[in-house]
Amino acid sequence: MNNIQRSAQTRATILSAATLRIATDGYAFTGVAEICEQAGVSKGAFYYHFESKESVFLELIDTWLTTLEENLEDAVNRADNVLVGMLEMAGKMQDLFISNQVLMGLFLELWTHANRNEKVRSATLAPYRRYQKIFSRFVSRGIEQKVIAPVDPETTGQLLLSLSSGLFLQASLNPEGENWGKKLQDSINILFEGLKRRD
Amino acid sequence: MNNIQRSAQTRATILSAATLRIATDGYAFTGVAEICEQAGVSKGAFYYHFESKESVFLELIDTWLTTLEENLEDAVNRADNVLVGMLEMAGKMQDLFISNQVLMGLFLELWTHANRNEKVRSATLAPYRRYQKIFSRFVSRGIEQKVIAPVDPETTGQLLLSLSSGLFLQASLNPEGENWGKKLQDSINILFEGLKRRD
Amino acid sequence: MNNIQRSAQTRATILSAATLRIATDGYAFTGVAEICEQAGVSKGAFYYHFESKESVFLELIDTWLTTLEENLEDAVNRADNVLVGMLEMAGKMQDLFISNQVLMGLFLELWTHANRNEKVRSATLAPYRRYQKIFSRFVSRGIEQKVIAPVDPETTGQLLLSLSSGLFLQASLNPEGENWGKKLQDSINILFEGLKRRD
Amino acid sequence: MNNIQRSAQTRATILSAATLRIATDGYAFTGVAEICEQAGVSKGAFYYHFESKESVFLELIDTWLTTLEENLEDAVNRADNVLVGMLEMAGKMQDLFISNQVLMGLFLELWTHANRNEKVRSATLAPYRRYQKIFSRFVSRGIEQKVIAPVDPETTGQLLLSLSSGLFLQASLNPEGENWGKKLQDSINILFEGLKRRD
DNA sequence: ACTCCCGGGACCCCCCGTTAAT
DNA sequence: ATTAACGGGGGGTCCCGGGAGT
Repeated sequence: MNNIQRSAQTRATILSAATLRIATDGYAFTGVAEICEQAGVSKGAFYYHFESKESVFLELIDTWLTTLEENLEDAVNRADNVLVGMLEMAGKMQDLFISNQVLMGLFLELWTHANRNEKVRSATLAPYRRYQKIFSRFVSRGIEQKVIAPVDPETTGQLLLSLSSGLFLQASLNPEGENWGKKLQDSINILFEGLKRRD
Repeated sequence: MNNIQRSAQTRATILSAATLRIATDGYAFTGVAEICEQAGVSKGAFYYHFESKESVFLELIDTWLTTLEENLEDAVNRADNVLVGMLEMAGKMQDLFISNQVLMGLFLELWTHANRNEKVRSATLAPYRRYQKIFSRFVSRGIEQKVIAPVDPETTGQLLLSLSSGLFLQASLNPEGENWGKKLQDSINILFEGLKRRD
Repeated sequence: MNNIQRSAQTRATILSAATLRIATDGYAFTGVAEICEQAGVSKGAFYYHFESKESVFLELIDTWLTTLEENLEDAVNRADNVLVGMLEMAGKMQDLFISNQVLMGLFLELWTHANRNEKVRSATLAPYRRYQKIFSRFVSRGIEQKVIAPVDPETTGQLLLSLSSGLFLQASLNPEGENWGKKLQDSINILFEGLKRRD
Repeated sequence: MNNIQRSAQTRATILSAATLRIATDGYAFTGVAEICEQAGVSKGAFYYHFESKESVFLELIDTWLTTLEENLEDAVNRADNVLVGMLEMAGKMQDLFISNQVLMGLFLELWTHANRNEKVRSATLAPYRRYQKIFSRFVSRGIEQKVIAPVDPETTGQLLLSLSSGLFLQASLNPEGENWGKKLQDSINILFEGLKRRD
């Protein structure tokens, strides 16, 4: 019993150490030895709990992708007003990512490897589609409530997802240079109002 | 063939082989030997023309970032109407990236390493700021011509850049699944009209 | 076998293999792979036990320099008569080196690298000074016992050390050509004739 | 004609550059490229004048061994008094080596490789035997002139050669620490006290 | 459940020597 | 006689993973 707890503890330690190291140095430049050192365990322990470095990465992906999904769902469900809801989601993301340089690095790594590794790609694509669905449903709700113009919810959901991803990308390039949370909210406001001049 | 021509030819061959291999497999998983094999030259030739694997990557970054900038500038300069110009830029990007899986991979790699390597970061940040400036100037022009509402050009430029980057990111995840060029244009249209309902 | 014993065994095997290979082929021409092959272990084992090829060399130096020192001390301490003691020391050296072509090669390597590598130099200089002190103390004792003329012990100690080193050098050039042990003793006899006190 | 001179000039430049680099960094750690850089010529020129790195080394050995021999012969021939002659030879050596750190390094390299490379060994052994002969003849002359006790000239010649070599070895270990020229002369004086005939 | 040792296989970089072109 | 460009082959180091021993 005690043993079981200890085991779970070790597993969790390795996982969180891997998150930190991979996010910081990248999957390829992170050695198993470094993860172990960070976790304070031996390589034997690592390979007792996990099959390979890749399997740890896959599990990391799964965990964080799910976490993100839960956060998004939560923000959507709690929002009455659509615009306010969007801004709230922006805040959530800001909390999750931009203020957390580590997660940022992890998602960068994720994107990169999704482009090359079939396993990573499929583990990433599905959640991404769900994210888009969340956004899309949110947009649909806005249309029903006559707050949002009758745009295509699918496309608009994608637009929102892309906008978020893109801002994160730039935030990761220049993490301390600017207030990215505010930028995201400003962008949403502009998007909501539209660019076209109406006098 | 002249010696100097031959040299330039070899150099270019290596560079383009490196683009392909690094974009396909990633910087870390691409060996110098593979680049050489792809280029059909020996390691001796490689290290005669370049200092290290990293220096090749850095040069690749520089080259492609500049190419992108030229394309953007070109599209902006040729456009009379702002909306049409935007859609044209979207088309340019579509041509450059989405139809070219290789460049996509290279930029992914670029973003990933910019987050960790100071040299890559600084080589990336400067062009990125210039891209934003291009977008911003374009928006300003639209405002002057009374086509675009009086939004903040800076923020809007960033919005456009982020939107583009984000769409590319998703396109890279699912390259063949959907028509990303059209998605980008649809997004721009939505952005232009705004989400707010106006009856 | 116990794990800890096995480890020590492997370490010692590598060390002795390195002694043989480096002494035979020289530090620079000895590959880690060759040392490993000689030792019958893998490179993984090598780099588990040692930091680098250099660190092995440094440890070798330390070991053998200490061994030599112990032999010299021993010979000095056991000698009553000074001349006999000297001849005995010569015998010790003969046993250690001249009959052992391997050690000879190692010391050659040592001298060569001491001249270029600061770490090797400092690891070599200190023991050498101690060797000289051993000789000097021995000479002093001879002077006290009125067996040796009142020469400067320091200089004479150095003379003895140089003479030994020089003979080894020549012995290494022509290892089988001549009886170098006898040559050393003859030299000491000649030298001693001048040191002997005559009233 | 002019061309011939130019060729000889280049050859000499390479040779002297090789002396410097090999003496400084060691044969194995000196690349052909470095020699060429030091000489200010291209690798093509190097391989036009020499067959290989080894052949340059061999030629270097020959040159310097001969130079040393000439110096020794000269000192011996010019000396009337044996003790004075010895001290003069010591001075010559001091001039040649100890004050010239570069040559020192070259001879160290020579000794090391003579122990492993048959070609180097044979190129070294012959001159060495001649050095010993020079010393021996000098001793014989001293015995004839009744200045030196009737020792065995051969052994004594060797003793002198060894003593010199050994002192050089130590001088190379600690080049600036002490006045090695004086040490050599002191040593000879001590040694001589024993050789001097006393009636 | 976890540690210590170790096997084997790249990977980046360097380096000697050659060849095509003056 | 001299150079620039290149071929080909290791060399030291690291790293993933496995297996013997608690």
